[in-house]
Amino acid sequence: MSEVRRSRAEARVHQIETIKSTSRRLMAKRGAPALSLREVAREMGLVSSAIYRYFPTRDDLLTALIVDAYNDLGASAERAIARCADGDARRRLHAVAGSIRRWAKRNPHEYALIYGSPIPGYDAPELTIAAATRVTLVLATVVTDAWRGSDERARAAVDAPLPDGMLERRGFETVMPGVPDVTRARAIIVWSQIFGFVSFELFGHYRGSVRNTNRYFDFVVDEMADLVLPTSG
Amino acid sequence: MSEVRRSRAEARVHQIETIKSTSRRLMAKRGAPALSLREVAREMGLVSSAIYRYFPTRDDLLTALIVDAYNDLGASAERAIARCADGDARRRLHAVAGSIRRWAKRNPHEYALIYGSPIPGYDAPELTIAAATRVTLVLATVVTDAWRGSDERARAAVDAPLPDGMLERRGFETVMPGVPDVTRARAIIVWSQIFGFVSFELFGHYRGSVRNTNRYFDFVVDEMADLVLPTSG
DNA sequence: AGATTTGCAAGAGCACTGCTCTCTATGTCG
DNA sequence: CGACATAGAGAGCAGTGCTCTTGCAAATCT
Repeated sequence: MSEVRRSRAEARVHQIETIKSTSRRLMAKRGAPALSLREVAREMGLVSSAIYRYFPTRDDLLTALIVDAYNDLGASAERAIARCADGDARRRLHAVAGSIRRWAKRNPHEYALIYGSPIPGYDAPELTIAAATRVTLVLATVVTDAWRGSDERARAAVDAPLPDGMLERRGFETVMPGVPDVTRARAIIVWSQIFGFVSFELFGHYRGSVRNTNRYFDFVVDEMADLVLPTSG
Repeated sequence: MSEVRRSRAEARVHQIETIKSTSRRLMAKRGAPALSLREVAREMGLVSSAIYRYFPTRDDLLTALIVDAYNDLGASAERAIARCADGDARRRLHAVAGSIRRWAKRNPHEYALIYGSPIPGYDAPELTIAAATRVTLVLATVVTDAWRGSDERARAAVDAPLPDGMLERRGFETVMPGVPDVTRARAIIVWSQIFGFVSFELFGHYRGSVRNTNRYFDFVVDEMADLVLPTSG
């Protein structure tokens, strides 16, 4: 408890940070729905109304936590891919997928906050969307890198016309340049599959069918690799 | 408001049904987290404490709604598969997957209740698990039927050893008899993929990447069919 | 048929929630 | 220094889940 002398602006960002970290700590115990502004205030030795100086509404606090969670997950995935920059594509996919899963198991309530049911009547502001993109960009990068410099035969093997207007064109070519259209569409399958898996595992839907989730996850990621990586790559 | 003369037992089941349907109506407006026992009571012209005669706790009411939702979804899938009993496997998979997706879009809050973030600290009782199994059984049936009487070549094409103890053995052979091990494992992928898709669509994660979700869903289900149906079946 | 047990609803009340308002002490800046 | 802006305190409002007591009516038993 070092009572550091601080300017008003510094003190403000410090309080905001304290509120968020306290919230995270409480959320880790009983989840986001049970997060209470009054309890956060109490924990900080503050009166409840003081919190409203920093977050005008409970939803605003949750939004801040959501953005942080997305960024934390994104950063974690970025670190994972950076760690095996020169590995082969399959290994890189395993690394990224594994890092997502591990982050989720380490922060189950934060995962539920961003990939579980959204708060009804709550529309994610642009800020959160940008943060949410980070982790998907990492996945896209793995696929794109795998196809860079692949031979024509591999490309022709998956080349097929896609239903018109199925995917968003804008920005897709810049995100995954040189990747066949079908593979782009399949990359979205991989993306949903990873998060579908993690959600099912975390939310208990695999009980009764999957016994060793670690092994099954490896199996799934391998299947996904077969789906989006160039053959004999 | 027909004031029907009823025995005590009849009146009880009637009240329980009224509470549940009122809850569903309110839940459809603002979602499960906003569901309030007092509001349900008010809506029924009851005093709040009266509800506790029927549901000792808010969680018990939610549990009942969860079970009903699972059963409703399961019944909907069962009807879909019954409607195309003699169709080919791919069409049947599309029918079942489509019925799941349509149910979810028709009952988004109920979907969120059962496939979104679970209520923290809430352990699904056995009752819910049994109800949850119904829809997955329908999916398993589609795959099993497709492999019934398939030729040896198709079977050999996917036959490969599975990591030891990956899947739950108990009951798996009885649920999907005659289906190759790898295909069984892949069937779980299909299952998670369908629900991963629906969750992503409903919870807004496809915004920015998928434009026409109808077409993309068809594409995804086709890919899933390729994964678990015997070739040239 | 009469006495007794059981079930249901009402109402008051407790501890909690998000949020608003007013008031005061204290930094910040012209 | 003086004017202003800001952080926190404290009271208060309407809402929540849940408990407890009380009165009444229906079902059950003798």
